[in-house]
Amino acid sequence: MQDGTSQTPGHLQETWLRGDVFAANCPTRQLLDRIADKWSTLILIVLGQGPIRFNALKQRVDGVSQKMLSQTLKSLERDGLVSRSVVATVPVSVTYAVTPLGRTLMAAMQSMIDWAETRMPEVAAAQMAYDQRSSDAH
Amino acid sequence: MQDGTSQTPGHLQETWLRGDVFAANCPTRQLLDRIADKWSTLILIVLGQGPIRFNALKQRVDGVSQKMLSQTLKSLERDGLVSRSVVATVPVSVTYAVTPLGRTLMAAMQSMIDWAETRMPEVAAAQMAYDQRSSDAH
DNA sequence: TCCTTTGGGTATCCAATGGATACCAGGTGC
DNA sequence: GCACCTGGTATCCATTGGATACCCAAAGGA
Repeated sequence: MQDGTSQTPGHLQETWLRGDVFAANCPTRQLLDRIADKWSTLILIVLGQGPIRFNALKQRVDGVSQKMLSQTLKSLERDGLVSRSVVATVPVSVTYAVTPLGRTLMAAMQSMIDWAETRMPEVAAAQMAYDQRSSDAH
Repeated sequence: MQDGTSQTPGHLQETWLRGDVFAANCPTRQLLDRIADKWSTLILIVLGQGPIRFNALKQRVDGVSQKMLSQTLKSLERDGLVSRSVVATVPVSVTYAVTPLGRTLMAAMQSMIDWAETRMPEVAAAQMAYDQRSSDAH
């Protein structure tokens, strides 16, 4: 049983580099802990269109609250995926942009976006079938 | 009307935004609403290694509670990504497996897993630099 | 006989998270 | 003075997630 709770020698590192996701310290899991939430990915995608200011971003990400937008941007900035620049205009304006590192992540996310665009109808169909079976059983 | 697209290079828009990602009904967003949580992806990756029973799965996904495992599996099954089969053994055993549709999603997720394995050190470094700057500012 | 163990869950309770709303700074125009 | 702009915080409350206890039904042991 591999558990990752013992002191981690080199050979265990190789274990999680091979993609064992059950351990809390594997890289995939660390990534998911940061961006697997409701808003991070959406914000990154919108930012991928080009630099944008706080309130414009808020309008484009439908349904995000100011609190979550602010919080998520701060987290993305801390992770080096997004940059924040304050412009000393009349009312101060703040512009957000994707960093080069953030762009490499977006490239990796692209295949999932493609998947969503081609396969989501199948998911919706599966869901309806499941709900049908449930109501039948009941 | 504020317009972030005025600064947007057109080729980037076509690359990243085929649907309206900011609108609540776009396919990417629907996908994220289903699997962008703490456990779905991890569970899928472990299931990708082969069919597995409930308690074994619980042991492999480090830190998941029985409640969330049960709930997340139910959701993945409803979405047609995971199948559940009950075997009438002495204490009933239940086996979970990835469906063909689920496998196509996992293929699309692979590039993000690869990204995590190569780039997470840069994220960790960015984080330390950010925290350093914060404590300096303070 | 009663007690415990097993797998695969629910039921319940409480802490943490997220969303809605109000408020703030501080400079501008009316 | 008063309202309004941007880019946020502060506060409050509903929903979510985690820990724990419990459930069922059959087997095995004392």
